[in-house]
Amino acid sequence: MTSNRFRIKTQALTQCISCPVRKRALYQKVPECELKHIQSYRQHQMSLTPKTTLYSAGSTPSYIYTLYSGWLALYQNTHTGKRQILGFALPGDLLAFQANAKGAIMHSATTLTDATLCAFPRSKVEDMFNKHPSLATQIAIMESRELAICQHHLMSAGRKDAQESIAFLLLELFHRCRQQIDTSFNKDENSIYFPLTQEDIGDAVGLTNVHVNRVIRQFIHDGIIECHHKKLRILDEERLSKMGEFDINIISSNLLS
Amino acid sequence: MTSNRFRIKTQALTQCISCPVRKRALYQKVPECELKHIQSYRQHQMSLTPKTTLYSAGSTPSYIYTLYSGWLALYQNTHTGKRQILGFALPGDLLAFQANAKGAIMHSATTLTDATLCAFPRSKVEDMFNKHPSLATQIAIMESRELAICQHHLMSAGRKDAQESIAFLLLELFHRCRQQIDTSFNKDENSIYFPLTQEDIGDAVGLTNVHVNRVIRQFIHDGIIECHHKKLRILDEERLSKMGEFDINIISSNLLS
DNA sequence: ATATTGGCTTGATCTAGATCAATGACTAAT
DNA sequence: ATTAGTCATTGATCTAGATCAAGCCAATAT
Repeated sequence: MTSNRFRIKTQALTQCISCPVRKRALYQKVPECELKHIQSYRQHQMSLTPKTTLYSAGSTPSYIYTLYSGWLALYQNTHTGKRQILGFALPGDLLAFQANAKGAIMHSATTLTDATLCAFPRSKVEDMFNKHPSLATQIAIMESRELAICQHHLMSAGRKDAQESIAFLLLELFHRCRQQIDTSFNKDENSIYFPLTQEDIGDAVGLTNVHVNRVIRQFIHDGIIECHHKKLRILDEERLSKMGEFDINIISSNLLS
Repeated sequence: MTSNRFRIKTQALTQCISCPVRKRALYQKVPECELKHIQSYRQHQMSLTPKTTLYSAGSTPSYIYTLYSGWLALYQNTHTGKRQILGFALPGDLLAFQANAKGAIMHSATTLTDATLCAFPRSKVEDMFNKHPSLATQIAIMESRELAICQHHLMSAGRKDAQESIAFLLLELFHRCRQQIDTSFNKDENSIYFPLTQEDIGDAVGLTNVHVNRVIRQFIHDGIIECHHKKLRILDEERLSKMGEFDINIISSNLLS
């Protein structure tokens, strides 16, 4: 088991006010004048290398995290050792909020790339909510978006065939990257940086790496996508969307009004 | 398509203060002295008969609902007409909160039994949150519990076999009923009122009614459960829990502290 | 430059669960 | 009581995707 150690940066902390992912994150509704206060809750930032476990199922994490850069996979294992990926975290996403009545988290999180995160002590979350009420609303909205995406994956795993499930997943990730501000999205060639292995894809949609390969090969052969060296390029989005029954509105957060 | 009409009660509204499901619902943290105010937001209560559609995927519902009594199924259909049940709503649960950026809801909700609900106008939700900040936090917690359950179903559909998936679902519903206050749970015989058809079970875990039947038959033959006339009785919870890898903590809400 | 490793690719075979087809059992309506 | 509709049950057959097995390719380590 490759379990790398974290590196915790104690210096050169980024400033929330100039944070590029802020507008996609929990703090998006917090007025700029209050950001310094939010920032005071932040305990540290950390840098992780690929294949590092941020937290494990069953643990009671002491922090919640905002992902600043990189990709993580959230997953669970069966007792028989099979892995189900429950979702992917991209910059701006919140990690380790969900916990059960005992404070334990039910899934594990591991990095797929280099990643940096901001950590906030769980013990102060309630206080943060009280001082900045918009945070609670924002978490409700973010969790509800997560839920919608998870429901679509459930749909995939339960009732769609391999082609449909994979098409949906590729489009979900493609469009979530496209929404990023930084960005690894290349508009000219309609491509994104795409660090998943075919096994990761299989674990996300409930297939084997072997079968994922056959489907991807077919997509490439049919001129729907290109896929080399951690780059995914969508050539025929029309066809892929139809196949995956993908609706771009799934990706965007809900509104209350 | 059996699409019954709602009946909207205009009289004999129940009082929040004496509501039996309040302690499981959104309002659980609202101080009793503020309940009258919450109640003033409630637009009406409604009674539905079985197989009534409360709202459909793609619609933009004008209300959020708290379920007062009965069961609903939340589901989505593929373009090929297959149905995936995304979850079940039991008394105290919140309905129709989730919506995408366009205000549209991505799933449908239908009653499995007679049901009564309280309706709150969506347009006033933001105002409610501002006046009663604990509501936002509570929604975040409730959505995050929903998410955890959905993730377990994803696990079932993606990586578990038929026995394991069905075992998990039966235990989830059994224990959620057990938590109810009213209750349809019968402690003496370890049984609950269970209105699902075998087809519903299949649509929830991603199997056909035929295969669900074979598994259930086997469970009964092995003395693990009994199942007649909308009553489910758990005879060997030990074995069922092990088979479904069921952890009771999944069912209970998270805590912040 | 060579060896090792992790991921990709492809073929051959197997199987859990789907599909198809009937028959039974219970419930509600006439 | 009779009919019609919904749901449960069981057998026979089929298939999407799993499993098993090998070879390939590119990137890193020696």
